Amino acid sequence: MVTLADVARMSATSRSTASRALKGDPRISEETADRVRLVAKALGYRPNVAARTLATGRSGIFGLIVPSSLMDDVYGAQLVSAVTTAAGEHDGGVMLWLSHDRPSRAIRETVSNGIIDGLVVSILAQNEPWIDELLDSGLPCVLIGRHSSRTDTSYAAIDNITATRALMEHLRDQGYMRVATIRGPIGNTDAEERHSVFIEAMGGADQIDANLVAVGDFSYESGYDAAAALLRHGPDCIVAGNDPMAMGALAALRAAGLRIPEDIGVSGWDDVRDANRIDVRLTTVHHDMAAVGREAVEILLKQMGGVQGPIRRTVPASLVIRESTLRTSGNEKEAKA
Amino acid sequence: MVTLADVARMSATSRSTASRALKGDPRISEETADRVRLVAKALGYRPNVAARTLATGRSGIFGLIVPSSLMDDVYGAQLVSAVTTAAGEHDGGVMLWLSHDRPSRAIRETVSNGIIDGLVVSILAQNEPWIDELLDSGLPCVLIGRHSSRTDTSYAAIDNITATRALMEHLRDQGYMRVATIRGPIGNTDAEERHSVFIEAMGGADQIDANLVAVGDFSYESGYDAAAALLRHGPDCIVAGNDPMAMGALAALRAAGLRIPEDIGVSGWDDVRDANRIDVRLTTVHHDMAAVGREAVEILLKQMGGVQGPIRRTVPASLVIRESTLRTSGNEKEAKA
DNA sequence: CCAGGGTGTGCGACCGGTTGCACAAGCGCT
DNA sequence: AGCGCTTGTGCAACCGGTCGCACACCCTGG
Repeated sequence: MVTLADVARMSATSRSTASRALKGDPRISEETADRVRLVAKALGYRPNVAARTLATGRSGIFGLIVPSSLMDDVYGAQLVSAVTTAAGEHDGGVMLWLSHDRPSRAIRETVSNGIIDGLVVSILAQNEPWIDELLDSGLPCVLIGRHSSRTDTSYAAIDNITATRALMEHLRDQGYMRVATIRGPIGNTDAEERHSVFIEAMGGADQIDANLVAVGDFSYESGYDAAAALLRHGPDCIVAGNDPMAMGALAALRAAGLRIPEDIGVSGWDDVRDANRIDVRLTTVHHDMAAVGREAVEILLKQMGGVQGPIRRTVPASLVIRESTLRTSGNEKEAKA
Repeated sequence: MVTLADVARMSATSRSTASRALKGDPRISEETADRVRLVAKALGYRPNVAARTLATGRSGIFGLIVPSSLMDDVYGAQLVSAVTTAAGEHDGGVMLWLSHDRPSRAIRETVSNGIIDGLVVSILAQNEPWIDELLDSGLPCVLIGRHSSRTDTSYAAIDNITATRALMEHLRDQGYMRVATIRGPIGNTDAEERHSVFIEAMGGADQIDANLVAVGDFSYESGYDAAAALLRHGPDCIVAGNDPMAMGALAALRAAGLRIPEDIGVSGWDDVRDANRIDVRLTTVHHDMAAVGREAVEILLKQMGGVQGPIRRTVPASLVIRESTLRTSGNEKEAKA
């Protein structure tokens, strides 16, 4: 391995001068700097990250914790991809951990081992106890989504409210009268926020037929089961908390012999790629995962730069109207939320 | 941050003794070791990875390079998940890079920066030029799949041959006579291997109607387009090189008003979750991605342990027969390849 | 001719671990 | 008492960078 000492020797300077020359310290003369850079390139010098990290306390590596269950779906891949890409744009690397039901020992140990500059955390339900440990560790942390009941947490989240309002409005326009919902899991902020808009649009909690509210766990299967159960109460539309549940619901409705959207409408959330690939294309809400990743990384960089207090960013989402709720007209149209 | 020096001071020993005590060096007396461990735990001591890496040359971190296009599908998520989990089982962390069309500068630099103990590389086509640079870097490397024309590379691959033979046999049993294929991209080893079995099963290259062979790029869209084109030549079955292409083909066939599997059969490869979720459940080949990840990590560990020469592992895959090719009987059955 | 200031470079400590080697203490033996 | 061996511990160097500070040199002005 070529070290800084090698570069210094070959360019007849000291390690300190070589170091400064390579990072563009203005105190080094043009002539010397050029010489050092030339030698470094010729030798194929690559700074050793471990050594630099030890010396500066900065590694340029971010941690990313993702619930392992998310990795069973495209959503997880998109999230990982978004954060990795965003980090790369700032010359940062990403270390990945999957969180199973409980925080593995590995997460705790490695997270607080000094190699990580900051941490992006995605969690399914708020207030998972191990989160507090991370947030209190002093390491810059940013959550994906508005999770956590704590007021001192930073997050990069999707705006669930605005687009869901647009969605409910669209359903009303389509003349759906008995709208049911398969909401996401209790405690998950995205699920709660989307559901709160559902309640609001239905005229308040006391106006809602409890039989038209089912709780799923964001999985296809839970959507299927919930839809099958909801059918007994005769809804003419089902608002699902995400796309996989909507697709599960579609399958259940088809199995029951219902036509979509004539007999019953269905909507999803997230606009995963498959939502546009099934036989009845799904009305859903699109959001820009890459933007969320970028915001998360930027928040971390700000925090590392010394910004105090929580930093919070919300990225917009937009309603995408497709066949599955369009009974008045066959044309697809898209509306921005 | 609690350092080893703190632990040593509090337990009235030296840094060296504390270090040895914590890693179970037998030369340290039971009494001292216990005392050090107690203090370390009380103080919440966590060894600094950067410092240890610098001293030992081992970081316990593996690199994982995945084509960014894979991250658009579940396949990428599963791969990342498999490798990360496998690494975690050996107390290793994983750093992730996405490779776009060409190797980003970041990959090259960070890969050879000394923080990575070894590298798992997934590539779409063999002989991408930047691969050689990695393979020759001296860093332990393992490829996912039998890619690369070089004979000195290690890999963890799926056995494409055996299961594809079983698939072709099954199709013959079902009485399909004009079997077409949508193969994966030229140069991709999985695609080539699966296609070679197709050719073999059809009785050799000279027996094949060139009109019944289409080339896709593993994407849903390419499957749709290819199937639409193939239809003009009247196939009664389409063998797709992976599941997304099979699902795209299904969509095209439905759009053409064909019944599946009565009018035309369709098979996929990979058994992604969605293959079992569409209205016509897909005959496909299942393989254990987690096993591939485990093999890859074990190969790296062996190489790090000093084993010379390429290490190669192949994990089995099994045929899963579902509705999309079952025209003789409505029952699903599964056959091991 | 010398004080004062600016410019460019290098010494050496430091980050937090690991490890070769020297050494001290305790023991049994002759 | 003296020798050699075992056992346990600590000094100090080292990994490869970064950076505070001292210093050498040159130029300028009084």
